[in-house]
Formats: sequence, structure tokens, C-alpha cells
Amino acid sequence: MTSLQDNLFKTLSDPTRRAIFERLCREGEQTVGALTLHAGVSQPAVSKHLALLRQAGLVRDRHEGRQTHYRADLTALGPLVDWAREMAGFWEARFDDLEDLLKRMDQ
Amino acid sequence: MTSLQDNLFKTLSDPTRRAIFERLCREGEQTVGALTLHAGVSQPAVSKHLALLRQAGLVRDRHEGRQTHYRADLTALGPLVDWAREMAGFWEARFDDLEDLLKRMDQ
DNA sequence: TTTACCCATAACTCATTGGTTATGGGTTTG
DNA sequence: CAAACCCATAACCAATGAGTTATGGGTAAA
Repeated sequence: MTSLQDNLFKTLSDPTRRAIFERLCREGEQTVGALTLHAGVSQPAVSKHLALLRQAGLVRDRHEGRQTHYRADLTALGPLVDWAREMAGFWEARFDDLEDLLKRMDQ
Repeated sequence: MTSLQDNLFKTLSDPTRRAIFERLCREGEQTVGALTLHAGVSQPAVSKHLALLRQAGLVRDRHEGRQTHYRADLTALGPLVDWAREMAGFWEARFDDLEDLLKRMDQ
């Protein structure tokens, strides 16, 4: 019964972890060390966050020598957007005044 | 420092709570009692979930006699969708930068 | 080879939180 | 008025999880 959204929401609900993901989105591939410099927590903490992000499919890792490079995988956000769209769909079927949200989602 | 997304992700990360929200999206306004029937947890648990959903702006309540009606407010999902779009935007921007750079290197 | 470095895992602590039962305020019903 | 009902809050408990320090495996550097 554990849905796809479960892992995504849980994984992104922690601010530190989400910040790591955001940084990977903004600045592209980063090593664990580089991420640790700006994370505000210890290196093991960063490693654990990265492991969870990887388990959720939000990042991929690449080993090069003694360092590991991580990069964001945006396609994993699909189910999240789909979920929001589905919820909006149910809602829109009943009422009609959220043009605002739908516009932002449809673009 | 606590962003808008913080509350949204945290609030939606619990499966029971998200199921309550989804039900309100699907079936419209519901009383606490009706929600409790399908929530699989006790009535106080449902009340606490609803309080958190309300705090996140995801639901609104309406008092009528001795029962309280809750309904979903989808506009609260806006920041979540915006965030996903922003992340995808960063990703595309980097990609464009790369293409731009490669193009300049070619000539 | 020895040393230094990068990262992941283990072991543990502490705070958070989702669950429970108990209870009370407010509202209908008998 | 009395009783039943709906919901929210209080108080408590157990599990989860995010953080730490310690450590080890693997790779580059001296």
C-alpha cells in the first residue's frame, strides 16, 4: 500500500535533505565533500541524506577515484506533479475557480 | 528560514494525513466523523491530522451545529508545483548553458 | 609502503511525532 | 433537565529519524 508519493514526500520533507537536492539542481553534479561544505551538518549526515535521495530516485551517483559525484534526476519528480494534477482534477470536477493553480501546472 | 515548501512537504509526508486530504479532494466536504470512518485511526488522531492540514492551508473548516465540516483548498498546492517547476527550470538552464558553451567552443 | 584523503556504515543519542485513552466544551435529542 | 452525541485538547507512550562520533574500506599522494 506504500505509494510512489510516499517516498517522494517523505524524502523531500526534511529541509537539510531538500536543500542538498536543490543545490544539485542549481549547480549540477557535486562531490560529497562539496555538498558537505554548504550543508551545515557533518559528512556522515550528508552521506545518509544522499543515500535516501538515491533510494527515492531523486539523485544518481557516479564513482570516480576516491570521490563520489552526485547529480539530480528530475524525472523522479514526475509522480509528485502527477499527484498534484490528479488532486486538482478531482477538485476541479466539483468547483471551478482554481484557474490560477491549473494555469501554473499546465503552463 | 522556514520556507513555504517546508510545511507542505512535511504535512503531506504522512500517509494517513495525505489519505485524508486525498479523500477531501475526491469526495468534497466531509465531517470529522465521516473521515474517521475511513481513516483507520481514532477520532482524536483524525482531528490532529486535520489541525495540521489546516495549519498548512490545505483544508478549511466550517462549523455547523455540533459537527465540523472540512474541505480541501487546492490553492495551497501552488508553492509545491512552483517548486517543482523551479527545480526543473534550473536543470534546463544548466543544460542550455552547456549547449551554449559547446556551441561557442565549436566555432 | 606509508600517509593522507574521501566516503560510507555502525552505534548511539535526543527530539519529533503519530498513535492511544481520557476528558471536557458545546449542541442536539429525549 | 438529562442524556447522547460530535469534536478538540490533554497527557502519555512508542517508534521514527536526523544528528553526532567512531571507524573502516578504498584510492591517491609522498
